Parts: sequence; structure tokens; C-alpha cells
Amino acid sequence: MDHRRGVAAGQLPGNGDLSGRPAPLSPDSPESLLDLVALPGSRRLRFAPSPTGQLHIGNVRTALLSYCLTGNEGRFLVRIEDTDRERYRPEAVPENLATLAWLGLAWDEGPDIGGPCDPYIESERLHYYRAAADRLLDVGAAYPCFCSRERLEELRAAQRAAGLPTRYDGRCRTMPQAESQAAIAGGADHVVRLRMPPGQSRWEDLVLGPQEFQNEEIDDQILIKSDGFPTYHLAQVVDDHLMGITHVVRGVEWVPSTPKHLAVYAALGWEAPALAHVPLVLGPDHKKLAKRHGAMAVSEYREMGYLPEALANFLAFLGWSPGTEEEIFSLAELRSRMSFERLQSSPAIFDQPRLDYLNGVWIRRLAVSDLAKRLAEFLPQATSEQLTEIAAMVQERIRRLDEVPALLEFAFNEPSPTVELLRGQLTPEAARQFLKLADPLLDGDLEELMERLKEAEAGSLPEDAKQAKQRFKECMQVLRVAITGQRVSPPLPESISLIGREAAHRRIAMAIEQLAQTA
RNA sequence: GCCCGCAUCGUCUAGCGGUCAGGACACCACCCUUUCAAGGUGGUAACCGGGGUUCGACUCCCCGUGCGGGUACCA
Repeated sequence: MDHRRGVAAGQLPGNGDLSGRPAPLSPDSPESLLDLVALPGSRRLRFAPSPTGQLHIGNVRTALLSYCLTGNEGRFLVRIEDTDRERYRPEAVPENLATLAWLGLAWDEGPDIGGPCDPYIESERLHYYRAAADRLLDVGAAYPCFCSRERLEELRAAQRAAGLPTRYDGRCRTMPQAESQAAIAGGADHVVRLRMPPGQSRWEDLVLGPQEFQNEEIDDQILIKSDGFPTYHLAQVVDDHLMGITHVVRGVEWVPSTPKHLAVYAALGWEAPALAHVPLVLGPDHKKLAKRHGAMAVSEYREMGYLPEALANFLAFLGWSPGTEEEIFSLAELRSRMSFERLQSSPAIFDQPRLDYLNGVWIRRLAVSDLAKRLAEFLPQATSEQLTEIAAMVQERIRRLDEVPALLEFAFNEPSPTVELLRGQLTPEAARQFLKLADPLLDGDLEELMERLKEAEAGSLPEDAKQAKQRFKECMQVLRVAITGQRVSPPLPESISLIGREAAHRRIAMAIEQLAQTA
């Protein structure tokens, strides 16, 4: 039952001819290409990115949802939807796959690893779409259309001007077959259009509930473009059927074209998969998430130091919740817990502060050694020993990995604080005196450094407890700035150990000198 | 314009006729503390409006409003 090989193999036309002209089909029944041999018993969901650029947050959320809703028993597949030759960018295929892999969305079948429904790249499946189109043409569910783009544009402009819905006017809909055959034989440019049947289209959407459209309001969609490539509307239906897809998860922007897809399934005699249209992700201004809202590409989030664990956790909760008060979920937990019933039908806003919070949570959950590895790309100059030391000292205080370089600037570059920064609340002279006092104390056990400093600093002046405490804090800040050049840094003992005692002594000496000049 | 969808704190959400409308982020205060964090405690903050249905509506229905999506030889 694992061999749900839905298609007859070895029928690729013209050795992968991708030039745009579909190769002629073998004379024996092209329809055999479209017979799915065995239907799968468990769930099969797919993610079908269009390789026109980087995967963005919205895309990847759909991928995540599909992956999670596949469940532990099902199969998750990736298919490359490269039917748009104008926007196609070949490098986007490996990029997109790498992004999915980074997020941890492992696929069971896909363009790189193959599978029972090979190939998983639509441009290599042209013969299937052609066969499907021929069948649709045969049964009268589709028709050739010879209208030029110019005519279509004029038509739309006129309709818009008249305040009418912009739709194809059906000029070629009733062309006698003999006439159209002759035109095609004569080499006339044409497309294949779906003949939208009368009546209504209905389906029970897994997220939105019952849906109904009047078919007369739906346009006669182009299924095969004049370059011979299918549009999404055909390719997606054919492949989902051939690949045994059981559930389609996609954004709500596809709702209005679903009746077209349903019509194709019906005309081909196929059963449509279950449909789940998930709400969009919006920017803080409640508009569809777009470039102007900042980072869009998932790769940018990686560069900003977000963990894939946190991003997945965050994205999953944009439209889903477990119904309990739990909120930290690993990808594996999400996959075993997510269900269609609990998907939200209202759009969600991408709230970066919440992502930051979750990222902090996930950073703190990491083993120190793991954090050290992930920090490597943010601190290329650090050795692996330093990385481990750094990981331990920053783990509790960062929300994003990219905060680390600034926090540890002092470890890789000599600081040069101003006198103002150096002395803080103290007079230059008092600051200098304290540094002189503190300097030799660095040489003992660093773990007890704070105790020694406290002891040494105390008793210099008779004060009440509160004042003494405050004074000590100010002294510590002077020492911190002398050593790190920053008012905010990891704890002093760790900071010193990171740069080494000699460097610490040297920096203190320089600070003392600097303070002496102004004193 | 036409078609479709959505509507609980600022944000993510719980709620599926009777709750002091719960949690989390963010924010504020306090505690802890060598800074920053982390952690702890507490606080401010929501059912879009109007009609129904019902003994009773955040919850069900209708209308309005707002927001979003679609309206390509793009996906």
C-alpha cells in the first residue's frame, strides 16, 4: 500500500523538453497518464512553493501548518510550482528547500529526494497537464480561446469603465470545434479555457465552514497558457490528484478561485481533496504583510538571530492554539497536537515583540554547547572555547543571537570609554582610588572576586547600610566600564575571565591614568 | 464597482447560552540583584454598533460599520 504510484512511468515527453511547446503525447490513450492506481490510506499534504524568490513569512506559515497538520502518520511533500516562466528564478529552488529544512519541516517526498510520484517539479510534468487539458477539451469542459491579450485588456478596461465585473466575455466559448481545430492546425496562438459550468459550487471548508459560490460569477479561467504551460489552477488540481493529496492547506486568497478547481476535479471525474483556507498574516497596520513592514524573507529572520524553534512556535500560534494555557511548543509537539478544528478563521497580526519573547525562551532552553554552535555565525572571530564561554554568559540575557556582538564588543576590541562614562556617579578621584584598590584583587579566585571587592570597599567611610550598598554599586560600574567600556555587560568575573587577567589589569591601568589626567 | 471572508484587552488568544470574560506578549510598579537580563509578585487593559431569538447573550440569526481577500496567459 506504500506504492501509491499514481502514474504510468516512462512517458516523459521529448527528453525533458522545457522549451514551452508541449511534446506530442504518445498516440495510445493519454488518459492512462491520469489514472491514479491506488489511493492512500493516510493523510498526504503538500507545500508547493513557486520559485520566484525567497520564501517569506506568509509562505512558510502555510508550509508549517501543512507540515503540522500532516500529523505523525501522514506524509508531507514538497512540489515545485514553476509554471510561471516569466518570474522563474532557478536559484530559488535550492533556497526555498534550504529554508524549509532550516525550519525543520522535513518532507517525505520532494524534488530532491524523489518519491513514488516523481517528478516533483511541475515543469517536468507538462505531459500530465496536457493530457488533462485534452480530456477536458474532449468532454467539452474546456475550449480553445484565440483572443489576444490586447483584446482582453480592452475588454477589461471597458467593463471597468461600465462598472461591471471584469470577466472574459466568452467570445470563443461557442466556436464550432471544426473552426477551432482548423485554427490550431494553422498554428494560431491560443490558450485553453475552462468552461465554467452553470449552477453553484459548494464545499465544506475545514477552516471557514460551508462555502457557496454562484458559478455564473466565476470567470472562464485559463488552464493552459499560450506557451503551453499550465496555470496554477490546472497544475495544482492535476498534481494534487495524481499525488494523492488528501488535504489542501492554503491562504484565503485562494477562496475565490476554488470553484474553478472544483469544476476541474468534477469534469475529470476526480474527487477533490479536503480544503482548508487559512487566514492571512497581517502587518502591525492590519494590512497584508509586505516588504514595507520590515523583514519578509525567512532568511532575514535567521540573520537576525531568531531560532527556527522560536519562529515555528510563534508562527503556529498565528491562527492556532491548543485550547489550553500552554504556549511553548516544539515542532514535534505542534505536529502531534495541531488539528483543523482548532484553526482560527480570523487574520492574525505579526507581533515581533512576542516573537522576541519566544526566541528568548528558546535560547534559554538550549544546551550551552548548542547555543555556542549557533552563535558561531554571529561571532566569526571567536574560537570554539570562547564560544562556549560566551554562550554560558549571554544565554540568560539575550533574546536574539545578533545581540551578542554588541554585548561582547569588549572581548574582541580594546574599549575606549570617556572619562564621563568611566566615573559614572563618582568623582574622578574617587573612581581612581577605587580602581587602584580593586586592581590587585583581580588576581585571586574570580568566583570570590565580588566578595573581596565588597570587603575592600566597605569600611572606607562610615555609612548606613543603604548608602554603602549604593556606593558599592557605583564602584562596580566604574570597574565594569574600565574593563568592558560598557555600562551593560555580562557579570564582571565572567567578563574578566573572557579577556584574561592581564588585559583586565592593563585596561584598569589605562583607566586610572585617564582619570588622573582630569582629576 | 462586483464577489467572498473576518470581527474578545494595543498584540497572540481561551470562551463553543448562565464565567468576577481566563492566559501570554508588551507596558507600569515593587522584590531579587555588581550592570543588563532572567526570575518572582501585583497592576492598567477587551466582547465594533443596532436590531432580533431566549428566562438569560461575548456566544445563535439579521442589518450596519470597519478591516481583509479576490476580480491576470502570477501564484
